[in-house]
Amino acid sequence: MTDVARRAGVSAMTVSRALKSDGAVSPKTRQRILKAVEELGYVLDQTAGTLSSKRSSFVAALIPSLNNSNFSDTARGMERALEASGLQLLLGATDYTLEKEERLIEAMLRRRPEGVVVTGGRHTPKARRLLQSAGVPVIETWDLPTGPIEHVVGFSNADAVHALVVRLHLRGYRRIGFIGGTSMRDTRGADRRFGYVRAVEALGLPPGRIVSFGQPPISMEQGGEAMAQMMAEWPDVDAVVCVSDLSAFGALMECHRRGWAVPGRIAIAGFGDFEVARCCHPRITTVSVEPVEIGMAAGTLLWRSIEEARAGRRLAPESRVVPYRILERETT
Amino acid sequence: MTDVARRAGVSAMTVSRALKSDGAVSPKTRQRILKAVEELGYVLDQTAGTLSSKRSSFVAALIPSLNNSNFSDTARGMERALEASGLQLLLGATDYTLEKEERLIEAMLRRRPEGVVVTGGRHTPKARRLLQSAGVPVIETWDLPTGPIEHVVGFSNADAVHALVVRLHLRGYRRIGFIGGTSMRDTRGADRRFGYVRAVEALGLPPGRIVSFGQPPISMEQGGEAMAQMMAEWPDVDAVVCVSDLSAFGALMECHRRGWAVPGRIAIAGFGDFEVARCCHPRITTVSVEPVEIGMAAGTLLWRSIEEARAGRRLAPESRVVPYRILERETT
DNA sequence: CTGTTAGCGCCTTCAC
DNA sequence: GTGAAGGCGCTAACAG
Repeated sequence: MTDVARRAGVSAMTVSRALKSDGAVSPKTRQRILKAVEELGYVLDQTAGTLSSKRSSFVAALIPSLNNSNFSDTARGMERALEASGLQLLLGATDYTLEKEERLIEAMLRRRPEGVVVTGGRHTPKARRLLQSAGVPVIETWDLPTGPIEHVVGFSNADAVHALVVRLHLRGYRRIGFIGGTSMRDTRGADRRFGYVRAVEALGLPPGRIVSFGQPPISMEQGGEAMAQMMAEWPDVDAVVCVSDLSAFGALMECHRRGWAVPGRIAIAGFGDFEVARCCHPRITTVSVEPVEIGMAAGTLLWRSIEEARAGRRLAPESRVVPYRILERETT
Repeated sequence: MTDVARRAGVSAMTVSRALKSDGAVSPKTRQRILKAVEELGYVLDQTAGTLSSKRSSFVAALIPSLNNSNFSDTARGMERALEASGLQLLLGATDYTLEKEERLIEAMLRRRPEGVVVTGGRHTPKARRLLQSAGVPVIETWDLPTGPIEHVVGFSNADAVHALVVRLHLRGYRRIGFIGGTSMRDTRGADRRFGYVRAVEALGLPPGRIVSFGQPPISMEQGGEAMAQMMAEWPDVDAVVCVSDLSAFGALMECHRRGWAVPGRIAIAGFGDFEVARCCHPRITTVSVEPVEIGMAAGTLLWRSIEEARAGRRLAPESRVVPYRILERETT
């Protein structure tokens, strides 16, 4: 920066001002400075700027998986909401484990983000502590935790699946099964299963028709294998709710292969309104949760919180419930 | 850090050493320091560390889209290769545009990454200049650029599709079409189309059966619409090559809906070996390119380069060609 | 509108 | 194995 300043015949401070959009520098001086920047191929060192100004101008967002359109859409929504703020979004993928989430939270906090967005309302004790004492706004998404850390943008996965099962019941299905992942590490998956169990109980339907298959995220292939297992164990099942559209699609394809008519012989429903469920044949009944909206709401809320924090104030914790919708399509 | 030092009865410098795994500190002292860190909830400020040590311990990776298993697998491969190095991977999504890539490159460089991985071999002039003068190792992936910036890990998209068309020709197909995106912004898509055009010419097949549909990345739905258009314009087409498995899947589903037998009436091939192509019915013929391998190779190469750079040396530019494989399945 | 001064929090370097 | 001094490159705060 000193080199640029010398070349432009000003002080380093003026260069610094010229490089911020809001810096009060005369147009002529700025012109000269930008020319010098160009000629020298100078790139501002934001590390030093962060240290000096105590503004890192980035926020951290942790999602379970990059390659899941639900979560990558949420990331895109956040990015869109933060576009005008000058805040860069740094993404991390937790691979659906709380341990990796904890490690990522600590790694992110070492870089002093101005805000953090996490997926889900369950965290390791240490992760919770880190987030609470980080001194920056925190948003939990894709869930409605009973004891939130601070802000929340989400919905109840259990309620959503409950509503789906009730709808299937309304359509005449009586022996409804559930296909999900093995472990409880995927807390959203666990909540969805819980919603299924609760609904089956409430409706007085035969319980226990649950196939757990593989570590989350359960793949298309695993959905297919789980479907085969479901039919082998409970041949009377007339509808299956899958933990996500991906496993639902796998289940549907397995039915095609085995000649089980869908929805004639068995109905299938998924979760998440993934493109594959909208595009396949027959189209899969699912629960739509508007991931981009979740991201935009989270991004907007975070930006407001950060502005308050920069002004030395603190935004009161907010909880924003986003709607889900049941999309009945051709598989039920 | 001073607070921690005071509490542990040592100097800040000793705390700094205790917090690096390789720091030469007596076990007892380290114990005391870690205890103080725990009690105070102290989190190291890596920003200051970066400024002081001139090591940011992160690398930037730019991929066209998060929600594309090819690229997110590459990111996972890089992450795996970098795991032991202590380098954090910061991801950015370019949305398949060179303009956003340029902006992201500059934003990343302001944070002083120790290395950069980009997708593809085409960049804006400014992006090229920035990368060349950044003074850190650069790797281009998923392509074999004729004038690489430095290192390369990739394959020729044109050659791969060429080989696919030749294989279809070998199987007896003679009126082969191509479905891809509209613009030339997706350079890998453009290369694939070029490979198709070259192959059709070389084999003396009827040319011009190309449907361009939508901005890249072309979706499943768009693949379906493109297929309908293809059949309307060239009803004699006996095989279609799609720019990716996603559009191929959409095309396949459209055929199901319209009652066109696959592969009886028309054969379909995709690109990328996505899960949906492996799992659907019938399974889609495709080109497999091992995205995780690309990522691991890029990560390993980057790590080696960074070690050299840290030692004040420079690794000679390397080009690593990764193989592709044609997987013939049920749609051809 | 521009310049000067004094750090930001850590790590390098050197001394003991 | 531990400590003291100094500086990384920038920006806040104040002065003019």
